[in-house]
Amino acid sequence: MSDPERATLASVARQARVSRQTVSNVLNAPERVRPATRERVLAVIDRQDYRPHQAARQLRTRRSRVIGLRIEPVRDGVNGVVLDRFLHALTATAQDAGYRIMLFTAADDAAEVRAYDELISTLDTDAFVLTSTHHGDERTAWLRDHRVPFVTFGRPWGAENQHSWVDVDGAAGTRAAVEHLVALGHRRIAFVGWPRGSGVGDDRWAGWRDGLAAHSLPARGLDVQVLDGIEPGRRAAAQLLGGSTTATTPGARRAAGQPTGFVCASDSLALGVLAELQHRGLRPGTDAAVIGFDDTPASAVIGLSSVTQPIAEVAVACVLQLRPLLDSDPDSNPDRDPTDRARQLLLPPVLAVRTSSAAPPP
Amino acid sequence: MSDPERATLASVARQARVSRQTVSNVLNAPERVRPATRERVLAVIDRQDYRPHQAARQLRTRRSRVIGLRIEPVRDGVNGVVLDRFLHALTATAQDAGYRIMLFTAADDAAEVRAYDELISTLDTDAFVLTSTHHGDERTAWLRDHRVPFVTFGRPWGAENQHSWVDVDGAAGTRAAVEHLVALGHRRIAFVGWPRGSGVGDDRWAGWRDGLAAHSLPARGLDVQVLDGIEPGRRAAAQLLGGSTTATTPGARRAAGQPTGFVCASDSLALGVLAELQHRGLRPGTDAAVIGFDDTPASAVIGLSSVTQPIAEVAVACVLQLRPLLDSDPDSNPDRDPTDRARQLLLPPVLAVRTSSAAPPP
DNA sequence: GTCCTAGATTTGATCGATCAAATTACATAC
DNA sequence: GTATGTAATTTGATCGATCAAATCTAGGAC
Repeated sequence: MSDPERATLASVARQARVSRQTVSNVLNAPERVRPATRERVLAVIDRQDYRPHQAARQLRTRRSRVIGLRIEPVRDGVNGVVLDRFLHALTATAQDAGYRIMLFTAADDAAEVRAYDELISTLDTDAFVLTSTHHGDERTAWLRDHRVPFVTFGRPWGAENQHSWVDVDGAAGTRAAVEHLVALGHRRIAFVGWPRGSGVGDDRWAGWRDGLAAHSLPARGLDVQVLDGIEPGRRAAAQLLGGSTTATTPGARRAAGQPTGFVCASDSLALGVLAELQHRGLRPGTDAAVIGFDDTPASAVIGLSSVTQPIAEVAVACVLQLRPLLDSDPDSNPDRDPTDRARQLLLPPVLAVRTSSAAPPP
Repeated sequence: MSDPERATLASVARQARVSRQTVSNVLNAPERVRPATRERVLAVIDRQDYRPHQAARQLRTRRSRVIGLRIEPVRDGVNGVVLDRFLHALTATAQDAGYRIMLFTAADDAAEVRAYDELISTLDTDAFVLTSTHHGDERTAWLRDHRVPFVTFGRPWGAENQHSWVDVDGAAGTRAAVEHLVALGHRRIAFVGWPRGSGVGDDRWAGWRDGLAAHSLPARGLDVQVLDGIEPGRRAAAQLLGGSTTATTPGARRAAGQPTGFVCASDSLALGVLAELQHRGLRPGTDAAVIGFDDTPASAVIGLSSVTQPIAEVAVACVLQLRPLLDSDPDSNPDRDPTDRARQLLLPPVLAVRTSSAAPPP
């Protein structure tokens, strides 16, 4: 790490027989420099292996080329990997665009806002990517008020075009799941979801409802609301399948109005449903079809069909959405309404069909 | 983001009627400042909500208080979550120590070394955390040669005390697994592992071997080597259980010398073993016990016992190991042999017992 | 009262880039 | 040949901190 003599703008300028500013221009505004000079300077830059020092640049420009991202504790191990893949794709995309991802943690939203303030004033962090937005999010309000570029992975359920966001069309996902089951021959298709009120949950529920409606299939009594998790999913399945835990004939089950297909709001719930089926001696994929949501690794492992979020595409889109916000000079152009530059993008998920939804209903 | 007048050392100094340097000392070397002055300055700092500008500091000190971490693409979804938890713990610990985690990606080791060079010269990155080390790792050699502080999660299989590292004692984990099975009454305990040559794999294998030896149990013919993955694990189990795929009586299986316990080098392999058991009509946990390694979410989901790596502790230890390297001034103290400050730490894993290894052998 | 020393504080230079404004070079027009 | 305007390049100031050295203060020894 001991540099005998580190290459700087000045050292390059000296050897190339031009001024510092010209070297700077070669890198930041090449069109201003005559081609011949440019070549000469570039050659010296190469020879000296010169790399601009970010801190010096930042001191002047107040830009760090850093994007902040809060990493949350892994609550539910099952859903954790989505973040993992997202992080990698985001880092790669940002890197290609000349930005880096810096992580931070915060105990709650208020702490996160304090972290923004800190990161902006001490590190000149250029932008933020938020991952789990919710109703009346104080974070987005703060960022908007302070004119900080940001994009959210997830819609701001409510005020849709207040800021840039990227999201996955959950309704399209559950609807595709229904379509797939209908195509297989299923007629009684249940939905195991979360309590009303969460934007994400309601969205996925709506896709199921619309899917059934499109085929004039019944929805009544086929809709259970539970908290996320494997055990809740199991109880939901138990409720849908009725009291008797002993396996009966397909005919009897059909007569009792039991569902043959289960569309779930998460893989955790779907895993619970699978457990309950197994507990009753019903074979997933044969006696009943189950489809989860998020395509977590566990689902691939046990052959659970699942709605796959295009995580890498989301990450790419996030960086893309940030570009116009980052490029615009915040000072020279007052830009009264930051909403102007806000972009929204809704990506369709893809259904990964596995053994848990391979066969027609019994 | 438009600051009417941002607080700086100078603005604080002015209002506190002291010089810039004194304000700087209050923050960086409080003992040099008389208590009365210190109080006065701190009050002004508070009133102006002053926060030191990192870029300015960095320009002078050449220290960024940033730790770099390469994030690799998620190859195997099953093992991905370990990284996820590690990242969070690392970010939190580093943050408490006044450091931030910056992510980057690289296609291969050579590219990673190039990234180091870039990150050091442009961002003054203070240290790196490496996650998957291997035999003759060019990255650690480069970092050592360039006197860059770093710590690895994983032993440098071979030259053990060349640099700081933190690792989990895999042998202790598989040994604990064996002990657990022996305590349940198992006598024929197989090991499903990877081909010889990988440090991690051999280590886990050794724990199994030693565990059996401690109880004078046979190991012969109970050791299969396959690549990682569910399907290879399944084939390994098939091999260990013999040709016949039809379920036989416990007595017949015992007579045939079939194992009743399976210790695996990864959860993926364990999942394969589970699949093969199920395929043969054998109930995991009842007809045979299975134990995986890494405690990925999938294992909790399906009740697979698994050796749990204390990821959060590893992260805390990584930051702890870096401290002495970071605190030492690289220039003033030539520190001929960086090995001096290297610390090693081997953490014991914990066995998470679940239904797949709950019962005594049939 | 003077001298000395350690402690407290200040001064001026510096890190390496960009900005804004000034200067020079060069082609075209008259 | 001079004027004129644009393109190319240079100059000096500046961002906000720390470093190294200088200066000031206060207390004790003699």
